[in-house]
Amino acid sequence: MTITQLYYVLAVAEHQNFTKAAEKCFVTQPTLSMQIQKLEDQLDVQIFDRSKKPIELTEVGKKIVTQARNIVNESYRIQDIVDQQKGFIGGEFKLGIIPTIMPTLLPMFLKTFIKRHPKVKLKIEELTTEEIISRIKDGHLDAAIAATPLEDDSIKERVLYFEPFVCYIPKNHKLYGKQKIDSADLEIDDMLLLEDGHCFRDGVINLCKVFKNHIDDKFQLESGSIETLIKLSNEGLGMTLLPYLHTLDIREKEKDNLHYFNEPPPAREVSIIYHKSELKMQIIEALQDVISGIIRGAIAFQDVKIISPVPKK
Amino acid sequence: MTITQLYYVLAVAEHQNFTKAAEKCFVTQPTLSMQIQKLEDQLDVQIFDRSKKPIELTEVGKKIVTQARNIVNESYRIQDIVDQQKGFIGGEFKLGIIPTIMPTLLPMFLKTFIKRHPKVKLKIEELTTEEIISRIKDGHLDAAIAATPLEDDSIKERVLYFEPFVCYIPKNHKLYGKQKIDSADLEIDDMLLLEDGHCFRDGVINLCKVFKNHIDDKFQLESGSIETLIKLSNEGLGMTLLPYLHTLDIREKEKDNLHYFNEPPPAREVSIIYHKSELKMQIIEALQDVISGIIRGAIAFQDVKIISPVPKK
DNA sequence: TATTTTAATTAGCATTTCTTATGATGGTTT
DNA sequence: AAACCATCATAAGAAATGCTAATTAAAATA
Repeated sequence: MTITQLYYVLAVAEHQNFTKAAEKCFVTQPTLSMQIQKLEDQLDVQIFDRSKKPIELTEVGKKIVTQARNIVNESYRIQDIVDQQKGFIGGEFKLGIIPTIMPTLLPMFLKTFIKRHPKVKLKIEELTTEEIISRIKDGHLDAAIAATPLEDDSIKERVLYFEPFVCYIPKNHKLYGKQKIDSADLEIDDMLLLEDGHCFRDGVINLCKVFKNHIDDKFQLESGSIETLIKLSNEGLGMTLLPYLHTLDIREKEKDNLHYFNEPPPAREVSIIYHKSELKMQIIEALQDVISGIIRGAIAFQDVKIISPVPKK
Repeated sequence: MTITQLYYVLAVAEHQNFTKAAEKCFVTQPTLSMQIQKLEDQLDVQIFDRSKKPIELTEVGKKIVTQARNIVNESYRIQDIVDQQKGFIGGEFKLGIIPTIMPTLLPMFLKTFIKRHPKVKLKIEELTTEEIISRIKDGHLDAAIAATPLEDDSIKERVLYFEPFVCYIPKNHKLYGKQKIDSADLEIDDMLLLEDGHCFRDGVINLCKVFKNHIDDKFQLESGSIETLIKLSNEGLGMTLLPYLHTLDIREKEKDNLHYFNEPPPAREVSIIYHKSELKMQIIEALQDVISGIIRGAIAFQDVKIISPVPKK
């Protein structure tokens, strides 16, 4: 049994197809066929059920794949140990970011980061929290930036900053006259929300829920981007909430529409999250350092009230 | 990087000698030299400091060895998964047993076990608890039978039975007249003890300690075997305590010297212990089944008072 | 039935791993 | 200090392993 064989098994299990898996492994299809057969012979057990189309894992196969993933990941850690020892920060690093953080945070830290750590090949992807969690677990992401806490046992979190919510209230809205908004003033029914799947949506719902026991699930207007929310709001379709960083690059004439909360403002906790196995921890720490450093200058709130980003049951 | 290379690194790290390690791996010494060099080249780091005699691990080397042990052990688990799936119970199994359990328990279950599981190649070794713990941790033992609880995070325990202590009191002893002994009657100073390193000794000391706050560390007579303890006691050198199973094959004329404790009698907890990684769990469970089944007929005590086998501080 | 998709097989080449033989180094003995 | 021993590295060839290209086989699709 070799690590390579286990790696091939993982590839076939993932793509359910020898040919595609072979491409991903940069070898030909017969190589995979032969190596996997060899492993199956050695263990004297079928890992794949080749009678099914597309190919399927057998029952033992599933267990073997889980263990193989373990072994392959642990083997990567040896290079990790060496890098750590040498203080080397480099290599490919796959980072996920949720949509409501991506456009504001990424431009703030990216330049600084690649300047400070030129050997790191960052591959950044915009993903929902749900996608992020599953990809961190299966090793397709090294880390991600998301709203926390997630309360997932296999994922660790390091808080980067707290980002307060800010009200965006159009002129015709009944709350427009109020200088400082209180959480109790919020009414979920005339709040513009992001579409389902965004954790910022869930955060806003949680914030309102605190003061209302039930909510009508009849939101008429939902959007995929915060930019659109602002425009819809300008059209007089309701108020909305914005993450603080989004308010920094808002147009001058719209700034009047920003209304801040009474202290302590509700806020989301933004963290860098990663698998509990702590692979590539040097790079994660490097990211944390850069982002925390940059944010210190941008957000200066003392006390906040953290709103959970996950739907309550 | 291959599992074989990691295995070679482990062998050299253990034996601190390429030649000896090569023998254990059933390859020649140049094979080890080359493969380990290759790995070192690939990682671009020295794992061994070859200038030292005997050879030593570098700082990174130590970390790599720890991780390599992980990976190699986890790779064994794949065969384990297959065996488990097939219900196959076989292969080499290294079992440690502490000296005060070995002579009485082993004859009781060995025949039954090898009859029921003929494909298991049992390798049994008599070892102290301390040796057992370190060998389970480094993978040289698959499991062991010892007195518990040990309170060691990386070792799991499954209780096999509780074995009461029985007093062995020679005719001239002041307690000889008493039919039922109470723990409070015991005096550490005229108790014959096993020599240092036996956990049964520590158990007896703990039992006495409960009723005396300090003990004089001036035991005159100490022996390496329970058989000898009995003989010394017969010579009038003091009383002693025996584990219950040892009293079953005592000579007829010496049976009068056995005095039982008031209920609940002090007892030691005997468990099968194994690494938390649960490798070869089928065989461990098979052992547990056989031993528990056999013991059910031999020990029938309701309530006991468990005495810790580890020295108190 | 013909076509397409996909995995297995075969044969040959390239690479890797291993062994035997030998060299180098450092410490120990006489 | 010379000879010796222990121990690891190196070199060269043999065995094995892993890979590719070309082909076959089998099943799904049209």
